[in-house]
Amino acid sequence: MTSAAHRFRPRKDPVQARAVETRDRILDSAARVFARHGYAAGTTNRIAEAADLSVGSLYQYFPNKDSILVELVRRHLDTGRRAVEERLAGVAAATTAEVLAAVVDAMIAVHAEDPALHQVLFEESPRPPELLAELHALEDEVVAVGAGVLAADPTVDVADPELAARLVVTTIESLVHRVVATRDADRRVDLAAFRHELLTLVSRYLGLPAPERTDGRGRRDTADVG
Amino acid sequence: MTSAAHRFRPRKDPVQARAVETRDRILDSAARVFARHGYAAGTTNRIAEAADLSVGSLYQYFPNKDSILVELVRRHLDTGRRAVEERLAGVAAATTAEVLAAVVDAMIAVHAEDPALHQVLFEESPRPPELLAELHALEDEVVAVGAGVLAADPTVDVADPELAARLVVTTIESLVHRVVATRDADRRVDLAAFRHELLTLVSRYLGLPAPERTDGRGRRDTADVG
Amino acid sequence: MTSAAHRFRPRKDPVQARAVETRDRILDSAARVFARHGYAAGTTNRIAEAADLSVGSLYQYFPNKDSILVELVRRHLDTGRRAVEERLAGVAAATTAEVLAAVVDAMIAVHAEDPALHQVLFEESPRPPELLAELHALEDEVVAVGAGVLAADPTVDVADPELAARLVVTTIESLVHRVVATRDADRRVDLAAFRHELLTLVSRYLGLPAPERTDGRGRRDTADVG
Amino acid sequence: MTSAAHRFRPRKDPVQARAVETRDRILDSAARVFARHGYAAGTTNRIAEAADLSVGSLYQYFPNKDSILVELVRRHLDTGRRAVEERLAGVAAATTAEVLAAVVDAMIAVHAEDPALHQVLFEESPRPPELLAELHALEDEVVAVGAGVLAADPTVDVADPELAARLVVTTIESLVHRVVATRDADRRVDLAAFRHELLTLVSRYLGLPAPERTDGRGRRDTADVG
DNA sequence: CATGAATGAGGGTTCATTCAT
DNA sequence: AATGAATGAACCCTCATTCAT
Repeated sequence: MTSAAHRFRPRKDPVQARAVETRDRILDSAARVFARHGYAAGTTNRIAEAADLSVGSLYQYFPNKDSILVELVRRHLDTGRRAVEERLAGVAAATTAEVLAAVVDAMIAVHAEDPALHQVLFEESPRPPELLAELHALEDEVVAVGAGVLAADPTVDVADPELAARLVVTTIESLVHRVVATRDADRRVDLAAFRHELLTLVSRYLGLPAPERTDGRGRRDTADVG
Repeated sequence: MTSAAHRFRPRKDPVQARAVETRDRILDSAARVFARHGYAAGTTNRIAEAADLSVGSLYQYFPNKDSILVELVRRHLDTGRRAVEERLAGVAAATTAEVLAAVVDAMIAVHAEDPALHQVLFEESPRPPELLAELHALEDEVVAVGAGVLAADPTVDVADPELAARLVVTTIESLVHRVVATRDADRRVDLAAFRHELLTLVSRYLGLPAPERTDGRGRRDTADVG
Repeated sequence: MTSAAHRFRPRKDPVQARAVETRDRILDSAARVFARHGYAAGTTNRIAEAADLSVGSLYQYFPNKDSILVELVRRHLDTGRRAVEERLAGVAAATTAEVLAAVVDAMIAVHAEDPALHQVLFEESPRPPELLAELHALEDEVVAVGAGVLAADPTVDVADPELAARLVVTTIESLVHRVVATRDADRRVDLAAFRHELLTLVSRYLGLPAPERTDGRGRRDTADVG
Repeated sequence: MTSAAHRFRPRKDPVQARAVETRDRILDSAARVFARHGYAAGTTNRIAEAADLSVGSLYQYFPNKDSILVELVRRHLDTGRRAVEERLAGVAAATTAEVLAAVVDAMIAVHAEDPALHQVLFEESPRPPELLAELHALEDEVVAVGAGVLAADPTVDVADPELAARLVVTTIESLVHRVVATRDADRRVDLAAFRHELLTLVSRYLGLPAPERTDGRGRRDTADVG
């Protein structure tokens, strides 16, 4: 794999609606194929077939197999970003707890939709340097925002807001990937319970009160005493 | 890939010291090659070459490429288990905090040694069903032990010890993999700081006091007030 | 070798003339390569090269090496069947002698064309169960027809028409293979003489008069007396 | 495969009894292995293992795999020759019928013992030129003897004793191979019946009376009328 | 632009044969 | 002599990518 910078730019600027639609169809098919077969066994021919297209045409929209993967990841990232923004859109000045809940909910929602695909995307695919750079940039961006939130919140109890933010972000991402975005059905857990525990985990880490359960179940002491 | 049970058993029971040494050399080389090239590009010829051996010889010790991976994972698991046991060996009746510290330290130590390899092992390799079963069995075992520890400790504040144990185990494993066992050097962080934050994370989740820092740096409030 | 039923089916149904032509070219090349090198040494790369094609293309038409062999045998069988039918087509009610002559002539004609190939096909190739079943079915079919002919002919002198038919069929097939379909040029004999002797052999076995020679040479007694 | 004449001569002249015994053990094992696995899959390692020997030792007795096959064929030929001689030993002046019976019985006996092996030996193995030459020489020798027998017998009715002898020899050999020396159990027939029909076939071909059945079953007309 | 047949480097694996011990 | 680990050429087959139509 060469790392020439242009390698992952789509081959054409699809101004025409038809071309856009075809690109999308290819990406959707690739998502299905990767989810079912994994990256290595998700051949370009299979993807083209799933998109009801010839391989030749596929290569008119994407210069190589990797570029399809990259585009899929970008979409995933965009979707995640939008999911968070949507959840925070209504709130004027979000509290730390609200931000946490929004992020966790968004992450779970985004990954619950196609767990197998996200496992392929983030665990078993070769990630070209360009993509990694994008990934890191996004993470840094999120961490920076998060650090700001933490620093501005006096009820948060952390020594180093930047480090804490990074750990919170990483924790959420890792656990969601690990628990939600997995191919093995028997490792998935009840999402409501997982959401609650994950929020509890990061809240308590930050010195914030744990979220209340919506289903009436609680902790030993809080349930009994509080 | 067939799932015949014998598919991953080493081809010969190496009783002679020379054979044992060769097997180890192959595994070490495979570790290096996989770490550098990933699983798919880590060809058996490359592995053999790295082991200063012919492919033919390699296949006298392992029936196929997968079996090398499986053996590598088994070794990793054993190493991890031993690492935990060692750290707990001296302590008569370990507290929850001591157990957590032992597990976290062991996990970090084990993964810090060859981060790239562990990423390959756990993120980008095809895991045959047999191996997954082993992995899950080990995790369940650890979770069961952990749940016992939590249930026996009255200072621990959790609603469901089993669920909490599972989340703690998963958190430690995920974050260590994510932060320590990664190919990208620039995503690795200061291990001492990471250790402290990870312990803080799980301790606070369980309602336990956060561990003290050994380097004099502390949290805002504890440093100032406590 | 698995015995999955689809293993030997050609990969695509070649409707387009070009594809049909390519398939045929592959089969012809395979025939040549097998005939020259034998089955084991007749590699797919060699076949592809002989067909002026890449291996990859070859594998677009046949799923594996065995399937090429199987198809070659099927063609041979079809050719043989047609060769017999052609020779019997003109005759309204064929006598036993006419049937025998038709079968012998057809068999000799079919095998004389590419003796080396037929030796490979029937003597030194691994024959998958599916193929054997086809072979036996065809033989049984032929034997059944033959038994009918024998039973209906009062001049035929056999105790068990079925057994006799089977022996006649086997004899013709074996001797033709042995004498005609052989790689060793120096073991081949004059075909006209062979034809005459083979017909004499089976005719006399059935209690029928031996065929007359067309070249004036005859047996001791018939030449002198008859 | 080179065709240097010495390629198939055993590597040592085994004057010592131990060495002779080892050679025999190797050949016996090779026979078993070839019979079970075929020639291609009958690896030298498997043969050595079956002989309870190391590969290295095997190669002290045979210069290569082919030479094992060749020796196996030679033994088979010797066995066949001896089998015929034994059956003719008691008879002072054998009639043609007696010779035929002796040959047929010997051939059937020799091949009935290990059908699968003989199929491998004569149908699916690469036969080096040297071996073919030996085979042909033996056949010629047998044909010559047979032609002498036929020529000397006034009751035999053939135009060309040499040609007739060759066809008789070939017929017996082919049919015995085809019917007796085959791996497919379901193609084997009742040997007594086969013997009778084969003798009938060649006897009638030669103008001799068919042999009498020992089991009381006979032909339609001869049984009823004659 | 679309098609899909064609390409061919490269992968995992086998096995006849050698050679250090 | 015997051993069996080691060798490596060669096999079958896959799949990302190209290009003639």
